[in-house]
Amino acid sequence: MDILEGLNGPQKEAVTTTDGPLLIIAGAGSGKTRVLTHRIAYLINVKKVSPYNILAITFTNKAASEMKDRVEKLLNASVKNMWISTFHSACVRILRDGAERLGYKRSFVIYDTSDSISLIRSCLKELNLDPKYYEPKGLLHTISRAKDSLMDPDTFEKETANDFRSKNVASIYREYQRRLKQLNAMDFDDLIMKTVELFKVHEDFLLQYQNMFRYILVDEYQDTNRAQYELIKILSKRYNNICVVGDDDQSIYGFRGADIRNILDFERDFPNAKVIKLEQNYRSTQKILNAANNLIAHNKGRKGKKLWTEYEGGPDIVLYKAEDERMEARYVVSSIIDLINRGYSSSDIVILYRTNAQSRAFEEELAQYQIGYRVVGSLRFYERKEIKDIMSYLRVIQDPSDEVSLLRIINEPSRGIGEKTIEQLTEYARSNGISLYEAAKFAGDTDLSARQVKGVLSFVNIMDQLISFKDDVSISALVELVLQKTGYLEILKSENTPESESRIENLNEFIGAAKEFEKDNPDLVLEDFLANLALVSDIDSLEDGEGVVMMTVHSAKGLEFPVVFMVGMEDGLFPISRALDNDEDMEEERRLCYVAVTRAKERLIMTYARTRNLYGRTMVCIPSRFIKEIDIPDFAKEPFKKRSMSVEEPGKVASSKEKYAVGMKVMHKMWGSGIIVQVKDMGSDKELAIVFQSVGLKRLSANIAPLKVEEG
DNA sequence: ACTCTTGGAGTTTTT
DNA sequence: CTCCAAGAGT
Repeated sequence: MDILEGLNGPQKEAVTTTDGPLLIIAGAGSGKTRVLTHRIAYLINVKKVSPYNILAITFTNKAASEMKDRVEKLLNASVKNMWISTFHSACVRILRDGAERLGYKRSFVIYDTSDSISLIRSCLKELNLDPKYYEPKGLLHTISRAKDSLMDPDTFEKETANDFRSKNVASIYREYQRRLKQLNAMDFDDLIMKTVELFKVHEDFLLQYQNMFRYILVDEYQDTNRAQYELIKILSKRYNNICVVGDDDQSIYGFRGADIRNILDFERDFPNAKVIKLEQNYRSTQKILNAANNLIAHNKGRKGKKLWTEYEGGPDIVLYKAEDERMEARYVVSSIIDLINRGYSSSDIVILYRTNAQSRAFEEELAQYQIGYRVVGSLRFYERKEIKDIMSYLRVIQDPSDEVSLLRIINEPSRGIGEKTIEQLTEYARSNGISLYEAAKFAGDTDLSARQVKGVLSFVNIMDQLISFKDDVSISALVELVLQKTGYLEILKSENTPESESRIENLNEFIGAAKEFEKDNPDLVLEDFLANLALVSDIDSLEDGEGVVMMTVHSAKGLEFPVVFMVGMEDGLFPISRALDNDEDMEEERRLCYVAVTRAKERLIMTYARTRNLYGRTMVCIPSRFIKEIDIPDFAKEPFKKRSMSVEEPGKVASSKEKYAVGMKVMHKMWGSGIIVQVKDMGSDKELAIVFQSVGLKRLSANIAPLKVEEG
C-alpha cells in the first residue's frame, strides 16, 4: 500500500520531509492527525527507521491512543511498545528510569490537583500562614506557572518582588517541594520539570535518550509551555529531527502556562527549520470558513493563514438576538426540534458556551421537551469524591507512608477518628520519627482515649488485612475488597438517593476500568495501575451516543459537529469580562471563538441575549465584538420556523433500546427516580407516564427521554 | 463528630 | 442566584 496515497501536496511534503526541524502549521480540519500518522508510517516503512527511535507526543491520552490505533492500521503491526504518548506519560516512563539520580524512589507517586492543594494547606499550617491571605488554589497556580517556566524555589525567590508576601510565597513553594520529595511524590508539573532537570544534570542519561529518540514529533505544539519546549529542545539537540505540528490560531491554554511564542518563534529557535502550511480544510463549508478567517484576521500575534475548501455551498450562518437567557434557550431548543424534524440526529448537534454555568438554562429547556442531552466535562470522573476515596485507599495500600491519601480516608467512611485524634497521632509520629500510619498501629501506646484507640485500631486492622491481600488478588478484586471491607459500599447502598446511586455507578465504572487495565497489561501490578490512573483522567470523555451535546468551547477543541450553536455571544461573557482591557487575553478569547466556529461542518448558529441574569442581577448586554468581526453578509434572518415546538415527524431521533413496562423503576437525568404508571404505543415510539418523586407525573417519549431502567 | 448556618466568591482546565 | 467552605452549635 502506498503511504502517500490520497494526500494533498502540502500533506505529502509534510510526511516526506523527515530530516531536520520542521514546523507544520495545520489549520482546523486540515487533516493534521492524518499527516502525523502517515509520517510515522513513512518513517518506519520507507525510511526504515526503527519504531524504537521515534518519539511521538500528544497532549491527551485520547489523542495518543487514537494515534496508536491509526498507525497500527497503517502498518498492519502492533505499536504497543512504541513511544506514542502524552508529555506526562513519557516523562513518567523516563523518570521511573532516572528518578533515583534525583533522590526520589523509583516508585514515586503522582499527585493530582486536589492532592497538591491538600499538601499546600498542610504547608501553610506548618508555616503558620493564614489560608485566607494565601489561598491554596492561587498558590498552586503560582507554583505551577513557576514550574512551567522551570523556576525552582531559589530562582523563584530571586525573580519575584522583594516584598513580604512574595517572600512568603517563595517559602511556601520551597516547603511544598520539600514535602513532596519527603513523600516521594511529584505533581503534574514536576513530571516535566524534573525530567528536564534530570537531563540537564546527567549528561550520560541524556545521551542515552537522545540516541533513542532520533525522530521526535510533537502534536498541538501551540499548547506547549516553557518546560515542555526545553524538554524537546534538549532531546532533539543531537539528531535535530524535530517535527512539530500546531495551529497558532488555536492556542487557548495560555492561562495554564502554554506559551504561544513557542510556535511563533520556532524558526528562530531551530535554525534552518522548514515550514509547511496546511490550509485546505476538509470539514466545513466555505461560509463557515469565511467567518473563521474574518474573525481571526483581527489578531496581531499570528503567523497568518487562510483556510479554504472545495465545498462552496452550505446554509447561511444564523444570528439570533434573544430577550434574555431563557428566551435564548427557548430559541435554541425550538431550532433543535426543527433540525431533528429535518433529519438531523440529536447527536449531530452541539451547544457551545464560554462558561459551564451557562449549561443550566439549556438543560432545563431540553428536559422540558424531552430531548436527550449530554453535558461534557463539568465534573470530571477522577474529581468525584468516591473515585478520589477509592484511589486514596489504593495508594495507602500500595504505600502506607502516603500521608495525604491516608488523611483523606482515615475517617471515610466515618469511624470516629476526628481532628483531635489525628492531631495527637501526628504529634506521636513526629516525636518518635515514624510515619502516621505506623503511629496509628501504636495507638494503644499513646494517651488517646479508649474510644479513640478503638476507632484507630479498627481502621489499621482493615488496612493491614487489605495490604496482605495486595499481592495475591487482582487489582479489580482488591478494589471490590476495599469497598466491601471498609463498609463504603454498604453505606452508599443504605443512603438510597439518586446521588448515592450514581456514586455506586461510578465505582462500578472504576472497577471496570481496573479490569480493562488488567486485560491490557497482564504483567503490571497495583503500583503501575496507580501511576497510570493519575494520568488517565478522562474516562468519561465524550463517547458515541445519543443526545444533544453541551460543553465549553475549551472542551470542544479537536471535535467536529454538523450543527454548532454558539450561545451567550456577548461582550463580557464571550469575550469574557476579564479580557476586555487586556490585548493578550483578548487575542486568546478570539482564538477561542475561532476554535468554536471551526467545529461546525454544516450549520453555525450564534445567539446572544439583550439582558442576562448574573448573580441574581439583571445585566444589560451588548453583542459580542466577535460578531461584528466575523462580518459576513450571509447572516440569515429567520431560517427556522418560529417556535415550532411539536415534533410531528420524529425524524432520526434516538431509538429506545430498553423495553418499558408499567411498574418499572426508572432514573431520569433531571428529575431523578420515578415509576412508570402507563405505557402508550405511538407507532414507532411509546409515550410513558411516569410518577417522579421530585416533580410528580410526567408524560415522556420513550425514544428521546434521558431515561435509565433501574435494576430490580 | 456531625449538622446546620452563614458568608464569600463566582473563567476556561488536555495532565 | 447558587454553590462551596469554614464556623457555630448540638
